[in-house]
Amino acid sequence: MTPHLLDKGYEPREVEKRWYAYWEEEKLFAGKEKSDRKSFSIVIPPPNVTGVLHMGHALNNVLQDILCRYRRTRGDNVLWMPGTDHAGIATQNVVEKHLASEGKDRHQLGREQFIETVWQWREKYGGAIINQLKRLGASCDWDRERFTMDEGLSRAVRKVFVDLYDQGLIYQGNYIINWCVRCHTALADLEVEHEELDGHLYYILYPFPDGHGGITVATTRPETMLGDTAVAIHPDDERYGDLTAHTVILPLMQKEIPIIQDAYVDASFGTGGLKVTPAHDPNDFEIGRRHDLPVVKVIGDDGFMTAEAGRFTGLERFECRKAVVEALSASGLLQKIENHPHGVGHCYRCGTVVEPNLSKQWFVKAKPLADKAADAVRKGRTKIVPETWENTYFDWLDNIRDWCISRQIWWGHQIPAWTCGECEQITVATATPTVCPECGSRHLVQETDVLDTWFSSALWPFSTMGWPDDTELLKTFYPTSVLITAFDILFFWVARMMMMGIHFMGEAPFEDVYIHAIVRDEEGKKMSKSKGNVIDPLLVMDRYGTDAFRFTLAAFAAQGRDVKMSERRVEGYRHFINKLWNAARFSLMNLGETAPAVPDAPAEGFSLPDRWILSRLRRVMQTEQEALDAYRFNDAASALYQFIWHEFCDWYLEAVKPTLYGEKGEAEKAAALYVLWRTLKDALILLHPFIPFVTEEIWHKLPGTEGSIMTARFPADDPTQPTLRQDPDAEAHMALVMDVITGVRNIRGEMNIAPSVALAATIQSPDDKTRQLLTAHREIIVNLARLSQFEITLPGEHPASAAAAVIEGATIFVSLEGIIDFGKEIERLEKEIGKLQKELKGISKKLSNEDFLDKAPEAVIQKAKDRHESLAEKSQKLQTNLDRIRSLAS
RNA sequence: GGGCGGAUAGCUCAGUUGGGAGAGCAUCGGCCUUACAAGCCGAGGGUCACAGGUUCAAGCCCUGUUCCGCCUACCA
Repeated sequence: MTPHLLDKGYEPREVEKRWYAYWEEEKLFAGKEKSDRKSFSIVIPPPNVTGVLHMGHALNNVLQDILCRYRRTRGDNVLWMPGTDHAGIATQNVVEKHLASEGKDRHQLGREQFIETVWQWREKYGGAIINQLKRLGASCDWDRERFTMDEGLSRAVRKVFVDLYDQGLIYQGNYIINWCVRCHTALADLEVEHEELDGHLYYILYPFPDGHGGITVATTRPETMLGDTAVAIHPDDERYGDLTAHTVILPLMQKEIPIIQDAYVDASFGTGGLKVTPAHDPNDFEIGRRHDLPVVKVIGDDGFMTAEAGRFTGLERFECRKAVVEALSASGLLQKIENHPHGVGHCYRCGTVVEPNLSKQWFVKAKPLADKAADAVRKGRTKIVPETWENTYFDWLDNIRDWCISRQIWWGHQIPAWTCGECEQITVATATPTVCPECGSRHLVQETDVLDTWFSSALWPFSTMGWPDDTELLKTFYPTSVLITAFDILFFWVARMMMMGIHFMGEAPFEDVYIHAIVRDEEGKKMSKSKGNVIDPLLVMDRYGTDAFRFTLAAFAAQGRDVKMSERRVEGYRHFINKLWNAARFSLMNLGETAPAVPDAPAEGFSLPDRWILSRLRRVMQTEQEALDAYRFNDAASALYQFIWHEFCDWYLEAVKPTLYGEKGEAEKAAALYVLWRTLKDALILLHPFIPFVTEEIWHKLPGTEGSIMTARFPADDPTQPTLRQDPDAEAHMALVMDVITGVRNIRGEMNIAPSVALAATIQSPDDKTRQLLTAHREIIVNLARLSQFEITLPGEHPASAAAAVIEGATIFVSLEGIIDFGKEIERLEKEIGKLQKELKGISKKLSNEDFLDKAPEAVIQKAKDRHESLAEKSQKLQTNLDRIRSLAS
């Protein structure tokens, strides 16, 4: 083969496509239903079928993929369960918009046809996000892909609904719910996004019937007054102590309504008078119930005023607000308007201002389920990482309110409840009933509402595995090992899966829940235009390659902090990919086509750099293992980065080049080739979870590998390879050698001496061991420091015209005969001494503190003493040299 | 109203039981040293937001303050 086994630069695009197809073809993502191996399972947070991959998805799925791929190398039977979510409201909106562009609406189609249209739409466009996940490299078990609306999951939904209904945990009732007038459906409390807006507080006088005085109420939503059925005051409010009137006249409606007393009223707010609108405010609704008030619904489900709104009937709600204010103003009853910032609820799907509205809906009685869900975490059966999220989780569950699960849309799981046309009996059943069990009538009408999408998502960890059937898959993979998600769906999804999982499976669905950061700008919400940091992950992958993108995300994924994505950062990690590529290219040039044999007596036969890099390799393995086991993705990523670039490339490869070129003999070369091969091979396995494509590509070019890198064992677990161990001696010795080289390079750099100029250096050390070590490895030093001469001696006469550097136990002199710039060297030494002195001062102070000597642990004191001694020695030596240079200069 | 998080180098951020302030990028200087100029070698740069406290010792623990972000809440 030519030496150019790899091209000079890494071209990700073609490589990524090729290997992903290969992995799928070889079924390497498949989890085994039955296996002796340890199970590791993750269910994907199902993206919406309408979704397009954004940064949040990218981060979320890359982290999952890293864990899955890592666990495979550790030998686990891994199942990553993929799928999508039918996203009721969102999807219906998308399809309706599409229909609108053709001049149609869903009512023209009718329910059945509309649903058919949505399925067709999904068929056509719904796969987009799946392909985008594949683009990311996601190693999901695609053959098991599920959809919340598919047959099996629908069956699970029905069973859960029926069971909960039978257990009294689902009920139907008339309550104030959040109503989106645009989506024309009820929303759960969670689905309302509150936004602080600059509103107004309107003070309105409700006159007494006798025309003398009245009660002033304050409201932010004056249009609701049309539906007022009382005015409430606090029973102890002294201002109203001598009230004789029992009613007031509701302005604009000329209706007499009662004055009631209720402790709910906050006497300190406004005038202490509260208008009561039972049909349009949850608190007013409760007050209404207590006082048996009539309920008058003045705002219709379409957002227009109802027939109950008198002369305002037919006005759009905000138009009505204006009209009401004007009318009040004209009648002189509007006493004042104050600016009043307050939170206004918006529909999380379309952004429309939500209307609290009285409506008959289905609810889940959440408390009993929530208690168990909280308990599972309190008892440690499920661990939330980072732990700080546990409080948020508890807070929500402990104060949970019933969950409104019915939606007045068409796309979703239709509620399995039937009302008898004759006796009005409600039948809830998994199988569609044909006759009313009460009266035998065949006139049954199914509830038209569908269920909240999150109702079906809540079942995801077990419904995807075949529940309610007792499947092998469930036995093997439930509960799942970890759920990886962002905190924005902690309540929507995680808490509800916990509730349903415990209730129906008897066991919490996850061992761990890892909450990762959020890429906040991806929705453009908090983004400032000037920053312009909305980034399309697909574009990033196009531009820099998927591996670079993935590595960036992993490096960013520090616990407890938001991710700010920047293309420049991705660019930096593309350089890393390229670095790895080139290191592999270099290695392959030297390795040829066969895997090197393990040298006979490795411990003896290996050179210092060989022993050193193997020790470092063992260490990075350990670091990765610990980091990933604790979900510290960034720690793992940066350890690998550091290892590859700065240890393997910068030091190891440079140090062994002469050996590889045969300058040290065949035995040494053979040993080095083995170590080079082994290190690269193992490093690829370690890197693979993060950067699967480039590692697979190199793996296949590397001799002595078989099949996909996906089937390779984590090196520390691999019984077919000689065991690696840490080698502290090699690390210490190499550190000395590196110090010497860095010392010379420092002088070279500071003195602006070109690398092409070979230098003569002398190193003086009183320590036999040090001199011996340096002698043994002098060629590495000569080579990497670019020396023409290198003497190792006992301390003695300082060479003339030399710059000096001091390291632990030795002084390096670099001869600058003829090229020395005394001024520069004096400056350099002064600077260095200055730094040392500053640090010395701090330590001296500490050491002269009796309290410190008295109370600090012995080890800490000793460390300080050692450090002091070493710094003092260093400083003193440099000072000697400085004095000498000064005398030479003058 | 309640709660959480953040403030560390020019930028983006690490810093896990309190004991010598780190990385990447950017900047500056020197290099085409035959894997990589998407590179190599070297350098500069920080009162760890502010004020107190605990401690022999604080980026880290405690109290308060100021900014920023988020979550949550039925005060009209």
